[in-house]
Amino acid sequence: MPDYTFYDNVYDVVRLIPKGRVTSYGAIAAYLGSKQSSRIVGYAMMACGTANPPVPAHRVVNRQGLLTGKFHFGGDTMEQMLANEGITVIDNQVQNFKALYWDPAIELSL
DNA sequence: CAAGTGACTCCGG
DNA sequence: CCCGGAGCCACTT
Repeated sequence: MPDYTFYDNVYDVVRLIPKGRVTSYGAIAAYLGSKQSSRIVGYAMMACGTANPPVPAHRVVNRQGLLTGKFHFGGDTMEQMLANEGITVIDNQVQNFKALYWDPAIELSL
């Protein structure tokens, strides 16, 4: 029963994130039309474990490229997953974040 | 029905 | 430059 909510919309966008790229909560929220709902995006990520198929929440970071929710993954799982995609993470900070940044409002708008 | 929570973000001191 | 507080929306209890 597809009772589509903000969560489902967020999951859909996150799943569209290309491998080896990252985006921010605010960018997703802005793409959905409510950049002020950035918190809701993060909230959705927390519940992403209930989504099917699971969303690559490890590709979603905060505005600074900092892995704020890496603890929710369980230890450094988030870093390992990002590293597996070729993304370098140091001290919870995505290196070259600006270049790896993937903005749905732009990439999906093309 | 009302209150609480949160993986964010911005603004001020 | 670094630290703290308030605002915001959707979902849960």
